Amino acid sequence: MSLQVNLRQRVADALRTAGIDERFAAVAPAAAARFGDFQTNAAMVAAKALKKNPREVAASILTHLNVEDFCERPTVAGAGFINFKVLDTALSDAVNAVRNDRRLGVESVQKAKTILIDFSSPNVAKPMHVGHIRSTILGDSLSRIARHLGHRVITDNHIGDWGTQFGKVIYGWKHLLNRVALEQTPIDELVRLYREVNAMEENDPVLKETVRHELVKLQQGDAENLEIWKQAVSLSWKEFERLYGLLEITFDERLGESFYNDALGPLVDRLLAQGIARESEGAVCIFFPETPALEEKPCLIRKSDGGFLYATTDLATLEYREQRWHPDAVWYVTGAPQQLHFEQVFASARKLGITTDLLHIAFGSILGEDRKMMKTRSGENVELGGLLGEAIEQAMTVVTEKNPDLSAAEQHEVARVIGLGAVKYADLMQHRLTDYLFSWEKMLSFQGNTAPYLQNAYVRIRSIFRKAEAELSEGISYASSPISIAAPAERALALQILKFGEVLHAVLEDQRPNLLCLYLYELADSFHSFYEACPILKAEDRVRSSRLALAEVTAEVLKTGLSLLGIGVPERM
RNA sequence: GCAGCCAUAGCUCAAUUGGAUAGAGCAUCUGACUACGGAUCAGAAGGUUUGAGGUUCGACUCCUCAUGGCUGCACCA
Repeated sequence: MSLQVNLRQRVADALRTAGIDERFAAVAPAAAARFGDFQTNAAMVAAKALKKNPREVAASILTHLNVEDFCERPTVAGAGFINFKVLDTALSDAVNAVRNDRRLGVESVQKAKTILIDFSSPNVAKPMHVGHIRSTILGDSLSRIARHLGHRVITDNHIGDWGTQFGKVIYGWKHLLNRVALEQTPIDELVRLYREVNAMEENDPVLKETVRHELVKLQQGDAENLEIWKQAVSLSWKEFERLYGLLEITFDERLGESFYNDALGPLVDRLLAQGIARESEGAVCIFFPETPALEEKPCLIRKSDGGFLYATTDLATLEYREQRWHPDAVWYVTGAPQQLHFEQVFASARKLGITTDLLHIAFGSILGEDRKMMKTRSGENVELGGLLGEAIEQAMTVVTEKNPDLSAAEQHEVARVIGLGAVKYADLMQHRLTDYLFSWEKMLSFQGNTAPYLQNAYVRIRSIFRKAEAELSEGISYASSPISIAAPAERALALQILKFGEVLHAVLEDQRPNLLCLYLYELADSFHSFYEACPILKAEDRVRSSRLALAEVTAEVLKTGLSLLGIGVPERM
C-alpha cells in the first residue's frame, strides 16, 4: 500500500470516528513543499456539506487522526487544510518498497475491462499526414497504459479502404498511371493520381461524373476496378506497415471499412423493420426526438441513391465488435470535429440495445503557422513519413555533434529513438483538447520540456552506473543496501517517485497522457536537482549505495513511463 | 440561426477537477564549467486568468450575460 493510499485510509478512519461521512476522505500531494508532503481538504469539503466551520471540523478530525507511526504530527493551516509530513524513515521504506516492486508501485485495476481502442485509421491511397499523428500516438499510448494497468486491450485500425477516393484513384490508374513510379514509390504515385484527378475534375462536371461512375462500378463488383482497388490497398498497407514499424505501434485488429460492406444493407433493412429508422426525403434516417440536443440532427444511414454512409459503417463495425470481442468499452480516438457524428452513432447504438460504454476520445486540431486548421485537401499537408524522417535526420546531426565517439550504427539507433521520441512527446505533452500548433522548431528543439530532456536524465543515470562499475572494486555491491532519505533533494525525488503509483490511474481516468508527461518531466527535474545537490559516487559508502539505488529506481520509472508513451530510451546519446 | 470546443506571462502550454502566494518551457537578464555527461543546475523579471455580474469560507475551474476565435449542423469520411 502506498503512503498516499495509507493516509487516505487513516483519514477515512478518523472521519468515521468523528461521525463524518468517510467519502470525504481524499488525500493529495501537498500543493507546495512548504506545506509538507501530503494534504487533505476533507475538513473543508465536509464542513461545506454539514454547514459547519471548516477549522472546527479540521480540529475535530485531527483529534481522531492516528498517523504517528509514519508521519509527524499533522497540522491545520489556512481555511482548514490538514498537512502531513512523512517521517524520513517511512519515506525511505516506501521508496525501498517501490524499488523492490517489479511494477514500481503501480497497482493493477480491481476490475479488468475489455477495452477496444479504435485509432489511427489512415485512408488508402492518401498519404498519412500530420492529421493522423494525434490519433495514432494518443491511441497507442492509451493502449499501452490501459494494458499496463491490467485491462484487456484490443487495438483496432479501422482503415479507410472503401471511400469515395477510389473513383479518382481508379480513373487515374486507367489514364495517368506511371508504371515505373508505381514500382519505385507506390504511395507517392497513388497520391499523385488522386491529386491530379481531384484537380482535373474541379472544373469539369463531365469528368466528375465519369469518376463517380468508376466508383459505382467498383461498388457493384466490376472485376477490373476491384483488381485495381486490391492493388491500391495492398500497396498502401505496405507503407502503413513501414511507418507503424518505425513507430513501434501494433494492432490486434486491422479490418478496414470494406470488411463491413456486406453487412450494411441488411443492417439498414433491420433498422427499418424494427422501426428504429425510417425514410425521410428519400434517405433512411434515425431520429432522436427524445434527445433534445439531437432533435433536429437525424443520423443518415442510407442515401436516396441507395449508398451508405460513415455512420452506417460505424454501426455495422460496432455490431461486429460486440459479437467478436464482447467489449466493456469501445474508445474512438478521433478529432473533436467529429463529436456530433459520434453522438449520433452512440445514440443509435443504444436504440439497437448496445449497452457497452462508448467513448469518443476527442482531440484538438493541428494548426499551421497561420493558425488555421490543416485541411486534408489543402495540398500543403506535411506527410507523416517525411516528418518522421526529418525528425530523425535532425536528431542525427545533434547526436553526431554531441557524441562523435558513438559507432555509426549506434548513432543511427540513437537518432531514431530521439527523433521519434521528440515527435511523440511534443504531441502527448499537451492537453488533448487544445489545438496543436505545428512547429518544426518546437517539435525538434531538444531544450526544456521535451523527450530528449527525459531521455538525457535516463542516460546520465546509466552513465553513473557505467562509471560506478568501473570504479568500484569487485565484490562491492550497492544492490543490497537500502535507500535512506535525508537531504531535501533526496526527499523531493523520493516523493516524486512515489507518485508514479497514482499518475497512471489518473491518466486513464480522463484519457490524458499529458498528465504522465508532466509527471515524468517533474521526475527528471527532481532528479537533476538531486544530481546537482547530492554527489553520488563521491559520497561515503553507505550514502553512495543509497543514492545509487535512488538513481536506479528513478531510471526504472523514467524508462517505464516513457515506454508507456511509446518512447524509448538509449543507453548513451 | 442552432449546437459543441476554446480564450491564462511577449510566444507555446500547465494547473492533481472548487483549495493555500495561478505554475513550466522558449525568449530576456544574473550566477555556476580543470564537470558523477552544460542536451544541466541555482536565481531574476514577466499576470486584473478576454470583459461584466452571480454562487461561498475560497473561483482559471461552477451559473448567467457580453465580446472574440475555431468547428460542426441531410444524403463526403
